[in-house]
Amino acid sequence: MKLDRIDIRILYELQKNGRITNVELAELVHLSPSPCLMRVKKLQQAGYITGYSAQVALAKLGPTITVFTEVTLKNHRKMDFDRFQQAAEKVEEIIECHLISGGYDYLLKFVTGSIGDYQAIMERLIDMDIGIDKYFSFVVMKSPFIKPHLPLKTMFPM
Amino acid sequence: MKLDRIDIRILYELQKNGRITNVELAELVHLSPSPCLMRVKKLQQAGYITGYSAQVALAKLGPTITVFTEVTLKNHRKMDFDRFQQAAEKVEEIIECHLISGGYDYLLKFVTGSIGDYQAIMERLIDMDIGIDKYFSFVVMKSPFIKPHLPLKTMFPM
DNA sequence: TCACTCACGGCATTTTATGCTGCAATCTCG
DNA sequence: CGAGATTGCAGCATAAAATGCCGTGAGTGA
Repeated sequence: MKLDRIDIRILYELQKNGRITNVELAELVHLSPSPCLMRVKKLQQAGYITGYSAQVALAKLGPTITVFTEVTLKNHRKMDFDRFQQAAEKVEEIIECHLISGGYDYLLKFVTGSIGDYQAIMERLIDMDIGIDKYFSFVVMKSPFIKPHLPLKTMFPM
Repeated sequence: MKLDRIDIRILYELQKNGRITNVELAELVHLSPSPCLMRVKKLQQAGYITGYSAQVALAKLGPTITVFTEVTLKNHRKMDFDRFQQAAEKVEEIIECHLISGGYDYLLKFVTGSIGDYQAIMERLIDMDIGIDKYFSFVVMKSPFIKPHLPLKTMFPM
């Protein structure tokens, strides 16, 4: 499946507003509702759209802390990576897991209720003996901005 | 405005599926459609829900690189932070900006088409003279998982 | 030029959203 | 304790949207 400009525009608009009605979306991309809906369905089926989600202002619900953690593993066999990833994925508070640089380190993104919660989770991970050698924490004081959308506009022709 | 368990459940479900129909959502939270819709509207109006977006599999559209960059500023007056943030926000490829640790450093998240694009953007930022002292790049080789939802489940009673 | 394919627009039907009305539970203040 | 007020609910009716079907026109290759 190959995407044309209209598909890219659809992706762009759906990133900005995932709950736009098909009728409105069709107007924005200059199509009538039917073919527009057909394209959206195809984009979903082909995996270009993996889901939709509401952006929740977590901070309004109560105190929250975001922490980025750089983790180094003791060993670097495939088994070691797999074990660590599986353990990390099960932790609800770890919302992102990235393998960085030369492939020996992970960068994790945590969201927890407090620094105490974060420490408790990290201690639990250490005790679980999933191959963590050492880690370094970047505690987020403030997030001036977090854009909910990816730079489709600059990366692809529209 | 105070939220009860049902509101939290609504937020949770809308995070998992932002395009769920009101009828289905109502069933999941054990309400009839009317009061359910009323609550969603209130959550939006009160700012607990800041928007909806489609998750786009950017990697399927073409090659992409994600980079986390730690940036240190030369000076640390309010003016210096403001200038940097305003410049960073205008760069489409910078999708997150976090102020970390003691308040002197930023952690940025970039998404670009290639390492070359990333370098070009960084060089442009340096040349713009917005107070960047030095920076360190964490290039993402692979992202084992990125969860689209926040840990509402563990942080709040449901 | 003609047959074929593909994508579109328009229309009809089904599904969903949305506003209204009345009822039940809870709260409050005598 | 008890009566009125408040809050939040379900059910219903109407408006809006999604969805499937069909005919049409542009582009392609023989």
